[in-house]
Amino acid sequence: MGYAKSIETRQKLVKTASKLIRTQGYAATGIQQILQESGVPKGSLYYHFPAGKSELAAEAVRYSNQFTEGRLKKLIEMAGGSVPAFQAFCDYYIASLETTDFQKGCPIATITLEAAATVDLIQAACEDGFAMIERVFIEQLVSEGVLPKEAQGQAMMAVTAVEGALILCRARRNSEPLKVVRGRIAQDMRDAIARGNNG
Amino acid sequence: MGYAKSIETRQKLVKTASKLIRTQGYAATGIQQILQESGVPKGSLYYHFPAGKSELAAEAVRYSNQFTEGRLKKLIEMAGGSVPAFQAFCDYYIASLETTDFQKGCPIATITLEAAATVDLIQAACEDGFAMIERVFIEQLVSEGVLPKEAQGQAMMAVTAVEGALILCRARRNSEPLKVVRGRIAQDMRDAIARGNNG
DNA sequence: ACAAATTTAGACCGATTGGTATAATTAAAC
DNA sequence: GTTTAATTATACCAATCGGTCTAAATTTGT
Repeated sequence: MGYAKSIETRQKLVKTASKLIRTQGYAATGIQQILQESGVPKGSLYYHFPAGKSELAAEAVRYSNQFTEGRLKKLIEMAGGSVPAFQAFCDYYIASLETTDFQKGCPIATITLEAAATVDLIQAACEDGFAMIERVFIEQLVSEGVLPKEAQGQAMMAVTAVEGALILCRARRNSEPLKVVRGRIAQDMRDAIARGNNG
Repeated sequence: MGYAKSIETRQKLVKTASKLIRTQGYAATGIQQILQESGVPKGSLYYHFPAGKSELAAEAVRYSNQFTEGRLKKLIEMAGGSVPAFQAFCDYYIASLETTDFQKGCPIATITLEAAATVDLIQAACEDGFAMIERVFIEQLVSEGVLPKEAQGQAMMAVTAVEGALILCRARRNSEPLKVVRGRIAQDMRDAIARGNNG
């Protein structure tokens, strides 16, 4: 049944795939590269993921989503509000870009654009990932007095702006777009919170 | 020297590559597919683009940028203002997504994420593309009374929000994110224009 | 300890990848 | 009209692609 080493092997595959897909994309990341970098033999991959690359990639996206969710929730807890949490969220990506020569952007944006149209399993995982970030911000904004409908719009703007900024940053190889978004969306959030607690 | 058919062949390659890269991405689009779909033989490709796939792709991005620039400027001229032009810009993408089962998003976002890190020629072309859209909006906003610095921020927000929304739309397979962005950014622009002509 | 199930190891596969080389063809220059 | 350069057309290449298969190794259940 369960088998200690098996879980480790599986995890190693998922982590490696996630890392490579984040920087290179789905199509450019070969099975062989994943195996070589993880040290796992081919047989194990197709045992754990019978459907092959696409199944592993979908799992990699889900893994990445869990990771992001944990980090984001911790950020909110530590920062104590949606505004500083959003800023910290941006700061994380800014650091992530600047320390990797603008290679590590959004963990799932690339694969979304590459494979969401053709592989349903991947599309669903990507959709969930974005929805999760939105949901976390919505809940926090509502808890700070913003009306649910307004919180929804605000959270969606936050996600779209960050995702777009991550593209621009990689295109320009500098982090200014993310810094602009950081400032502007934070101000929008402040306004929304103020409105929610006055009107 | 110049050679009528040669230019045609070259153009056919660029157009086909542009179309395929837009929906499938760079890595997933094979040389063979481009040749098959365009009806151009392999020898011609490597004559016109000695550096091969990457050179053709960079040219495809530039071609797409020109196309976008033309459309955007026409939109501004017809709509007669940055706000309705921005809305029309969003509407174009909404229609583009909805009529292609959410496959046709931003023409250059995917290749930016895939290849901007590794192929300098492609990176430069992508950077120029985004900068062009920003520039067009900045100029129009300034002409409507917005201070240059504010116009810059506004234009960058517009581009990031649209780009991010295009990702979310493809992930969700619906166009709501783009509709939300359309409404919110338009309002921001109205405010900025009003501020610019009062304060 | 033994048997059964799970997991690994890696050889092997056809198909496709991007790219090269060269010969035939075509147009331009004189 | 002949020479010269530009362009096209394919045959060909090694390397890699994702995936299959089977035997060995390993762990679990009894």
